[in-house]
Amino acid sequence: MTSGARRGPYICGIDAAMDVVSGKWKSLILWELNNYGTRRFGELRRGLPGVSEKMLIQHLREMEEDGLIHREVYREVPPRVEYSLTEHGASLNEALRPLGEWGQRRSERLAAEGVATPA
Amino acid sequence: MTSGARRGPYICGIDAAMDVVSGKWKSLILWELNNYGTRRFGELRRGLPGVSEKMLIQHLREMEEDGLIHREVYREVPPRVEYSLTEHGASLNEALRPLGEWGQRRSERLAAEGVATPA
DNA sequence: TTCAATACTTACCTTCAGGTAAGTGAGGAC
DNA sequence: GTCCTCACTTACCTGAAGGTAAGTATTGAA
Repeated sequence: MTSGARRGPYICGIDAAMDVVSGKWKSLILWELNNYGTRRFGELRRGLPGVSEKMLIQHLREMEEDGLIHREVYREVPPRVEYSLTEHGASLNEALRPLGEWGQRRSERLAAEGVATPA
Repeated sequence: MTSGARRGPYICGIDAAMDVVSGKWKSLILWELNNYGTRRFGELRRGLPGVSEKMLIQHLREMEEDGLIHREVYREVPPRVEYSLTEHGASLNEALRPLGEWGQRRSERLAAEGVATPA
């Protein structure tokens, strides 16, 4: 496995879900693929400002192992690789929506309080 | 702040929510407080097998700063401190439920496939 | 006078997630 | 024959998250 021991014994459902989502860019990759349906490696890289190629690939590989995304390679030169959500990935995205909405409300509350408004 | 720079500029709602939940024990603390309503420090420690006192306090402090939990000190000897969810904490827990259910299904699927069944 | 209980606090150390930067392979454009 | 694009791959490094273990304060009980 690319990262440390995962799929561990889980304490609860949150734990099991977190194992799959934790990683600096994973939820954003999910979001990006959900929005665009299909994205090339380079498109993802440009869509996630600040991500390093190493981490992007590492996360993509783990998510593929976890059955969240599908990787389609077109044997062309220069190479083309397209990523898309699997059914599991799409359902995870659905499950994350309430959390995203909660975070959105929190952001707005913080902004209203003048705390660390995004640049 | 106890941990690094948080409440950062957020890329999206998930990001903002993750900032508050990320931490090895935070979602479990949320879960524990949701189940019991009110818990003492020592009860939480015993309820989260493997947590160190340092991390438990650190997480509790951060969650208090983030408005998720309430800390009530009773000036007795030996001291008594009780933790409980605030309204924000309870709503976060609600927002986490679909994710928990997703993780539960994933756990069951993994178990059915015979992959790393919990000890 | 020493111990126990409780909720921390502090210093130190290990581990690992993530970042940086350079390299690879294949073929078409120039 | 050199350069370009694209999707990686590899080696190395840093910082932060988390663990370990010992110490603190208070007071009643033995």
